[in-house]
Amino acid sequence: MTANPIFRVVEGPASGRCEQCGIRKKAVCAYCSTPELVLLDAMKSYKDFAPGEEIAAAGEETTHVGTVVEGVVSLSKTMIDGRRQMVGLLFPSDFIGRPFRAIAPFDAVAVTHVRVCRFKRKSFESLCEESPNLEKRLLEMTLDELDASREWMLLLGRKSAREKLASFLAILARRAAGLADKPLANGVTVELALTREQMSEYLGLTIETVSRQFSQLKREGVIALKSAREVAILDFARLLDASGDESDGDALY
Amino acid sequence: MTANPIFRVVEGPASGRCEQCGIRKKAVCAYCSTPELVLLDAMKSYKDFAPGEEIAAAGEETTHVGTVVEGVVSLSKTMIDGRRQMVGLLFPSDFIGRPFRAIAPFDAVAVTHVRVCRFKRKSFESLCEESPNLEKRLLEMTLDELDASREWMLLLGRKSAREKLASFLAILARRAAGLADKPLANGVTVELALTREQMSEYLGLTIETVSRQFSQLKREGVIALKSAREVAILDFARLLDASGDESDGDALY
DNA sequence: CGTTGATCTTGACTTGGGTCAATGCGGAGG
DNA sequence: CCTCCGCATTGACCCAAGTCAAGATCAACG
Repeated sequence: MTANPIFRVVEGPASGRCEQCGIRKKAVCAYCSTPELVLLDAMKSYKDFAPGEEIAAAGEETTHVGTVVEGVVSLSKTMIDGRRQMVGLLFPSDFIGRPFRAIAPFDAVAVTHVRVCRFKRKSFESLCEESPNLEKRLLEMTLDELDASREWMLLLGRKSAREKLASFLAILARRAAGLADKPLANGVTVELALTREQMSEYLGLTIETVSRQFSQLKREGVIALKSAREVAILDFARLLDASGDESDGDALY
Repeated sequence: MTANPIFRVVEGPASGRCEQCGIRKKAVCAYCSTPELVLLDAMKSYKDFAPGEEIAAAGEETTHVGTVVEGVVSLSKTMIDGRRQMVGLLFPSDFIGRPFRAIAPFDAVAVTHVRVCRFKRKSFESLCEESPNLEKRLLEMTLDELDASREWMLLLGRKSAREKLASFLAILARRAAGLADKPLANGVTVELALTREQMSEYLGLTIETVSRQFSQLKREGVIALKSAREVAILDFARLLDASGDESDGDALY
C-alpha cells in the first residue's frame, strides 16, 4: 500500500527485517547496494509524534532525515504576523527532512499520530556519497516533489475557492482509491486527516470559505458529509469538473 | 557572475574550452569527474530561442535537458480556460529540463533572447548513472529549487498584491546587486526582463493590479521608474518592509 | 514625422472571498 | 445526563483585487 518508499527490500529471508521501512541486515535493497544497508539498519531509529507536535521548526537546526512510516505530516511556513501557508503534506513512504542543509526551511508538524524512521542527517549524507543508487532514488523523489509543488502553485495562484477544494478532494479520493487498490468509482469515502483550519492553510483560504465550499458542494449533490471529517464522493465527474483540472487523468499524484 | 552552474571547470589549460558552459575536454570538473566530460563535451549542442519562443510544451515529449547559458526562461502552466500561472523563472546557470521523465510537466518559454546548452536527455541520464558527483550536484540544485518553489507558495497563497510585488522586486534587486558584486545599497537599478503581463502571471495577479502597485510604490518614493522596464530602488528598507518577509536576509535566492 | 500596434496606466464599477459575530454540534469528562 | 470546549457552520458586511473601458506612451516602420 505505501508504495515506492526510498528504501525497499526485494529479496532475502524475512528474518531480521525492519517491519516498518523494510530495511534488513544483509538484504539487497532495490535502490541502494547491500553493504550500506547493514550500516543503515544499525543507524536508524524510530520516533513517534502526537497530533500537533512539532517535528522540525523553520530556521532551526535539523539533525535527522527519514521516512514517514505512519500518519500525516504538514510542511508549512509562517509569516511574522501569523499568516500561514502549508507547502506540502507528507504521507507514509514520503521522505522527510532536508539533506545537505543544516537549517530547516519549513515547519514540519504532525497532523495525525506520526511515526518517522530516522537517520542522522550527516550519516545519511555520507551514505548518499557512497551509494549512488540511494542518491538517484532521492533525486527522483525530489524531482517529483518539485513537480507537485509547482502544480500546487497553479492552484494557489489561479484557482477559485471552489476549484481549490474540489482539486483537493479529488486528490484525496484518488489517493484513497489507489491505496485500497479500487477503481475510482462514485461513492468512495474519504477520511479527512485535516481540520477545516488545516485545509484552509493548505489551500490558501480561510476556514470560513472552506466550510462554505463544503456546504455548496454538498447542496449540489457532488459530495455528502457523513461527518465533518468524512466525505463521500457522490459524483466524481462533477467534482473533477469543479476542480478546473484537465479531465480525469491520474495526475502527478 | 553566473555562479554555481551544474558544471564548472576548475583547472587545466584554457584551450579547447567551451566558453559558454565551461566544459572542456580533459578538464577536471568541480562536480563530475574527468572522463565523462570528454563524452559530455562531444554530446552537447547549443540552441538559441527568440523572445516568446517555446522551448518546451507541457504534455509533449522532451528530448533534451541542459543549462541556460544566456537570457531568461519562464516555466508556466496553463488551464483549459487560459488562466496561466508561472511556476518558475530560470536565469543563466540554471538547469532546464526534466530528467527521468519523457513528458514535460510545464511550458518553458523564452522571455528574452535565450541560449541553452543542451544534451540529449537519455545521454544525460546515463551520464548521471555513471557520474555520482554530477548526480549529487543535480540533487542539490533540485532541492534548492524545491525550497524556492515552496517559498513562492507562501507568496501566492498569503501575500497581498503589494507584498507580492515588493517581494519580487527585492529578489531582483538582490540578484542584480549580487551579479554586479556590489553591496545592496539604495539606488540599485533593476532591469525588468518581464512585461507587466508576465509579472502578473508570476505573481498570481492581473496586469492592472501589478501596474497599480508599481504606481503606488512610486508615489510613496520606495522606487522610481526610469522607464516602464527599469526600476530604481530608492528605499530598500521600506521595500523589504512592504514585502512582508522576515527582514533583510539573503534568503534562499 | 505621422501612423500603427503593443504595452502600460488610470478610472469606475463589481465581486469573490475575507472579517466579524453568532450559533450549532459532538465527543470527553464530571 | 449535563456541561464544556474545540470544531464547524452560517449570516451580514466589507474590501482588495478583478473586470471593463478609456487613454497615454513609446518604439518600429513606412
